[in-house]
Amino acid sequence: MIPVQEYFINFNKRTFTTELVAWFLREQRQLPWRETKNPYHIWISEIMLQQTRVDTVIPYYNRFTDRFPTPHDLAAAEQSEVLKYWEGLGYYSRVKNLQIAVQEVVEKYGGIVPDEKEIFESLRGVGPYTTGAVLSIAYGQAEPAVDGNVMRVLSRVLGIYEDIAAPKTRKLFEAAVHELIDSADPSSFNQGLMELGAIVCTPKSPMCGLCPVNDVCFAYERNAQGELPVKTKKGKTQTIQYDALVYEEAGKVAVEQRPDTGLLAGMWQYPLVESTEDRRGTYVGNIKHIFSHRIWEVSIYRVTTQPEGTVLMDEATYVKQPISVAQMKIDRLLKEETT
DNA sequence: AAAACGGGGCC
DNA sequence: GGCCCAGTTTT
Repeated sequence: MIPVQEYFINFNKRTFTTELVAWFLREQRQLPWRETKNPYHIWISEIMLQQTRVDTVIPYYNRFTDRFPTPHDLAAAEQSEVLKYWEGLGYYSRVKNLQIAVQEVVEKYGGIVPDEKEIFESLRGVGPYTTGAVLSIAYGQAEPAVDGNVMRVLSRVLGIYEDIAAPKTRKLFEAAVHELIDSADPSSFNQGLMELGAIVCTPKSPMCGLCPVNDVCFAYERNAQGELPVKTKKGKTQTIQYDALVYEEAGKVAVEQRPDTGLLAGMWQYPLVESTEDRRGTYVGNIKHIFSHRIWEVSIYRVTTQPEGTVLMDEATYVKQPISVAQMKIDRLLKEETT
């Protein structure tokens, strides 16, 4: 790996940083989490934004901070209710870990989000990115917050051809940020890097003509935007066939809870069994659900005996349980069937 | 280092 | 169908 300093030979750091921060202060989008300095709310936004688009997060952020406005409120809540506020966002361990972390903040730090790096980064669900993001945005500390946007922007600007899919590459980008970060406004620098990646320096067809730092950009000078960043691709996803069994009795429905670890941990569903050639009951229809790493194809059957491992739940109770989007799709199918 | 972990939007 | 998204934890 090339030492980080070599990327800064003949590179005007001052111009890059000054222009980036000025652009961010001028062009930033108005977002709910930019209206606050509350470290707890900023922390929530950063967890929600992991692998999730801004437009998706906005309504969830507003509902969540409205229902759980302080660390005390989240720490005291039932996990099932917290999950309902996360339902549909995906990566459900994020919010389980967040609640655990917030409970620790309440119990050990009086509900004050720690501003000491070694303490904050030790909390559940808080990795290198979230540490840098919260410490810089909420507390003004000059820490790098390297996400996918930052790696894309800096790989292009500096001509870094390391594979961004390799875990150790992140450290190179963190070192690069340390070289560049505006010590007077680390928050605007880090957010500017991410904002530029989100709205100008996009993965495909970046709008280089509108870029505030195109003057100093390695890729723009060589027309190499298309080959950066370098990222190795992963294999294709596998498809799994399931049957979902729907049993109703006296206005109640039979549902099971998924195991407390693994995919969709703890969420409720119609019993899901490996698909077989045998008839299960009356065929209702099928749904397809695509995860990032696998595909479910689920055939839905109505059955006349209660499946093992299920509990009968009335409608009012069922709607309070967290369910997956796949389960929502099945519910929609059943609703259409009866109309 | 690689896999697991959701869901949606875009081409 | 593949890629990407304000990543972290587990294996």
